[in-house]
Amino acid sequence: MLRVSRLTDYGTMILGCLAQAEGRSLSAKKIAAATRLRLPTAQKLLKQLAGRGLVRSERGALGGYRLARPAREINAVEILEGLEGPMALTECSHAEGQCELESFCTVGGAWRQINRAIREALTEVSLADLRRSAPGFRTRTLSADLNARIGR
Amino acid sequence: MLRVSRLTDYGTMILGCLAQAEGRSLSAKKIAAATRLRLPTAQKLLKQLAGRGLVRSERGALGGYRLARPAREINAVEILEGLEGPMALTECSHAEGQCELESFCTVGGAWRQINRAIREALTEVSLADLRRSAPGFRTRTLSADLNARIGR
DNA sequence: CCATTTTGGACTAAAATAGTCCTGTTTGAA
DNA sequence: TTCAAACAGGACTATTTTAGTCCAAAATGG
Repeated sequence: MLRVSRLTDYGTMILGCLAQAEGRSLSAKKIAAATRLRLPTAQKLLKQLAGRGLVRSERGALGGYRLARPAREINAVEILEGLEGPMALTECSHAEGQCELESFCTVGGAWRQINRAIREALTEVSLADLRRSAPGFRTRTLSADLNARIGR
Repeated sequence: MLRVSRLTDYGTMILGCLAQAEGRSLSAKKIAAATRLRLPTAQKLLKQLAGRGLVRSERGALGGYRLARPAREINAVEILEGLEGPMALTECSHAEGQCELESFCTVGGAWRQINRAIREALTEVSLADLRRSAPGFRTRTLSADLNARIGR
């Protein structure tokens, strides 16, 4: 349903938590407590985020995690892709030539373009924005721009 | 990964096929042949699309399916939701008050807003657009608008 | 009456997701 | 030196979702 997995949602909560710490290091335990996630889950996600370079880890007794970069410099696409791999609306929307139905598929290109449009839009949303924007957003539309994109 | 299920992709192919038929009725068999989908799969999807009111069915020997409305009047959100239910980026992005983590979740609202933005953009894309736009799209960005939305 | 077609549902198989746990390594401090 | 806290890496299981198939029943035109 055009959705993000639960773990990705959790991962974003963790990043939000680290953003709030503003550069200070937090242990997995503290992060789990702050986000109300269970420890093993938080650990798993933190390892993954560290592997993708979104957070930096320090080992040892006083170890922990902190954001690799300021929250303003981490965008939603990095988060999504860091947590769930390459972003693609459909299986064949990221590359050509693999889908056996491709030559009969009259809509593949459109998914690909919609995917790119969403991706570009999300690139502009930073972790800092994600945290700030919880309460009140303005309600305008992306639609004018998507129309332009779609050639109308 | 912010993706649409394979069946939804197939369903869109089917709708594209019916759009091409321009109001003429096609049997599930013919649709399966035209799209290269296997018959049971096409049947299942057609039933679902009929149930959601996106296509109209006629039973009996000369029965078949046709679009319930012109391709221009069917939009991408209807298609997505018709095939996979309510569109929600995260489990709690469509409604408040169900997620036990909600009160600790500092990013939920943002997902909700991003979801709404994408949804509104997709509302403006019709089935006709989806079919036309396969080859060449223009490359501009949705980002200015998303920025506005996010309060920047 | 018969062939064709949709309807509605059940059912199975396969894949993705979520969640847990274990063993090893690093590091600061007693 | 030893110990406890903490990360690293991976294996593993359970659950849920998705995909795919099939069947019996009800229409309908010829």
